[in-house]
Formats: sequence, structure tokens, C-alpha cells
Amino acid sequence: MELKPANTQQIILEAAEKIFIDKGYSETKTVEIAKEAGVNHAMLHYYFRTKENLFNKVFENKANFFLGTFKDVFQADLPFFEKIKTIVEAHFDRIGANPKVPVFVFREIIANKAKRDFILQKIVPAGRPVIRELEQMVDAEVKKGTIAPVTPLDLLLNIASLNVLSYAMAQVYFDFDKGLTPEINAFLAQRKRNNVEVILKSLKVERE
Amino acid sequence: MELKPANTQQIILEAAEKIFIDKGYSETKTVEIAKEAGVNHAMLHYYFRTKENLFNKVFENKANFFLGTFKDVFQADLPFFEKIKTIVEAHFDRIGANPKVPVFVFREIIANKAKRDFILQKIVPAGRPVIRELEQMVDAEVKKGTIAPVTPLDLLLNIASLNVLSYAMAQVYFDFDKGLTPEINAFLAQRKRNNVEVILKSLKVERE
DNA sequence: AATTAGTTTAACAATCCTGTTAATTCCCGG
DNA sequence: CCGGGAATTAACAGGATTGTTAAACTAATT
Repeated sequence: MELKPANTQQIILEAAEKIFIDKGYSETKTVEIAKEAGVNHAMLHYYFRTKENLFNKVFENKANFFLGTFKDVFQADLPFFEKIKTIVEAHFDRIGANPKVPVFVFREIIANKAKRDFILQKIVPAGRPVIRELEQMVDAEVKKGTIAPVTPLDLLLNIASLNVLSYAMAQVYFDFDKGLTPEINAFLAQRKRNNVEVILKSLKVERE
Repeated sequence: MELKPANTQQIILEAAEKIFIDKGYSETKTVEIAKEAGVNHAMLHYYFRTKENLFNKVFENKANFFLGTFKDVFQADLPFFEKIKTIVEAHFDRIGANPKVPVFVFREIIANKAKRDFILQKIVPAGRPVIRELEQMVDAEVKKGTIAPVTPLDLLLNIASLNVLSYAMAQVYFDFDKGLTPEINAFLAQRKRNNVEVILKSLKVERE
């Protein structure tokens, strides 16, 4: 992916990202970040002044990543159910690219009220358009009677819940740090299939 | 609930529980636990020797609680779909009694491999019977053709995912520490209804 | 080559945190 | 009431950790 560790600042940021996400804020020592980055630890102060500053940069990036996992998947021009399927799968895969991030974000928010406010003020508003877009899609179908009436928020939360916890559970059952073994891949593939199916079924109209 | 803060050891344990779950292992300072418990911080060492020792006691309790949320809900003698509904709701409510615990458990496991092994060895085997009991219930219905074929593991993970993330999300959106406002209760009630419905629908037989 | 701004280094100060210990108080059985 | 073990306190040692700074180095410009 990123092939230019050109400047020290970027190197530090990437090292910090890795370690913060692995260990959380206070289990992470600035010296360790410096070591991982291969620079003198005074450099962290030179570029970022404080540990918290550096952390906030990382956290903002990652929180945006996690909460933005929905934004990019509405483009395709497909039939409704195909589109939903695509959204669920794309979301699943995006979490797969950073499987530790969601739990990291939740944990840090719950542990630290200041960060919760930060999220609410800066990031949730950005999610508004996603809801609205989904709302239009869903409402149109509901009106046609092709799907059951659901709120877009519930639908969104259902997708996020199934996908996020699939990876969280995988990290409890398996040792994720040693790469994706066939066993892990099988588990994830099964969950992916299951999640799509559950979401699609949740939209089906009930008949008696 | 617990009306006997009789001995110091118990007081310390309860204080530790509260703070560890709020802040995680390393953000928690032993002095703070002592202050919360209203005792000299040397008492922690007197009763528990080390911080890690104390943490492990708390963690084991809470991890067992979380993973045991399924065990107690299979008793009722009801029709299948009613039973599933009861299970989902009971699980939801048990998480509600300790809403921060699931994310706490995930985070600490992911941050600390040693704890993951601990979980796998001591706690997952205890979950085996739950799977088996569910398996019997499900298989019987599948054979009758009254529900779609699903693996009990998937069903279990689906329930856990929806319920756990409902509370995790609630803690991102709302300030949970100031008690349950009507707003929070409304959100949770809606999620509870939704989760039951999604799970039940996931079991419905597909028709064309 | 000299100047300068930007970067890096090494050493250190200050604080914080865990664990320890020796002395003191508490409480109960005799 | 007294002796002794358990519980508690105050004080501190040792280590880790973050942040700071002054000096040294680098590279581009003149």
C-alpha cells in the first residue's frame, strides 16, 4: 500500500497507529512507539508535543475510518436486494482491512468521556447523509411493498453489529496476529455469508 | 442489591470491578481503587499482592458473566419460536445489567494475548453444553421443516452480535453514566424489539 | 566555506505509580 | 484486663514514563 516512509513524522504516525490500536492508549509507551518507528523518542515531542496529541491524531483517523465504512458503498446501480448485499459485503471487507479498529474505538470512547463528545460533535454529523441516502432507498421499497417496514437506523445498526462482532469474535477464538490461517478464513467466510442472509431475510415481508 | 460491604476485601473487589471496567487495566491506578474503596492503598497489596492479581479476579468474574449470559435461559417450556424470543430478550437484559462488560472483555482480550488463552482454556469449554442444547432444539425443528437450516453457532453469534452492539452503540450515542434517561430507554427498547424480530426472521423458511 | 533553518541526539528533570515495610491500632479469646 | 494475631496506616524505595532542553548534526543557500 503505502510505499513512502519519506518523512519522520509519517513514520511516527504509522508506528503510533499500530501500537495504539494493539494496546490502547495507556498501555502504549511513547518509548515503544519511538522504537517501533526507529527514531529517538524526543522526536515524538518535536512533532506532536504530547502523547495525547499523537493519540488524538490516530484516533480521529481510525474513528473516521470505522464510521466511514458505509459511505463508499452506495454507488452501484443494482436492484435493491443486490445493493443491500453489496453494502453488507463491502462493509464486512472494510472491517477486515482493519479488524481491530472497531473494538478499539468503542473501548476508548467508553473509557473516556471527552472522546465520546469529540465523536458526537465531529463524526456523527458526517454520518447523517448515509442515513438519509439509505432512507430514500428503503422508503421507496417499503412504499412498493417489496420489503418490510424498517427504520434505516435499525438496518444500519444490524449490519454494523453482525459485521463488527464477527471480527471481534474471531479475535477471541483465534490468534489473529499470526496471519489469516485457513481456519480463520473459513470462519470469516461463513460469517460473511450468514450476515448477508440475515440482513436480507430481515427485510423480507412477513406472510401468514 | 448487595447490602453487605462487610469486609475490606469485598469492598476492594467491588471498587476494583467498577474502575477496571470503566477504564481498563492500565488506565486504572491502584491508588484510585483504594480511594474509591475508602481504604489505604497498601490494603490492595495486603489482600491481593499485585494489581494484576486483583485484575484477574475481576476479569474472570466478568468474563464468566458475559459468556454465561446464555446458560440460564434455556429452562422455559415453550413453543420453539417463543423460546427463541425469550432467549434473545433474556440475553439482552443480562447485558443491560452490566452494559460495559462485553466491550471491556473484548478489548482486554485483544490487547493481551495471555488473556485470550485463559479464556479459551477455561471458559469456552463451559460454553460447549450451551451450543449442544441449542443444537438439539434447532435440529429438531429443522427436521420438521419449521425453520431454515442454520448452525447453532451462527445463531448464537447472531444473537450476541445484535445484543452486544446495541449496548455498545448506546454508549457511544448517549452518556450512560448519568443513569438511564427516557431517551436511552427508548433506544434500547427499540433495539430489543428489532433484535428479536431479526433473529426470528432469520429462522423463517424461505419461500419462492 | 559560512550561514541558517530544520532535524536529531543524549542527557536529564519531574512526576507518577506500584509494591514494600515497619510501626500502630484494633479486636477477640482467655 | 491483657496478650497476640489480624488489620490498618504512614512513609518510602525503586522504577518507569513523559516531557524538556541544550548541543550536535545535516543539508540547502549564498
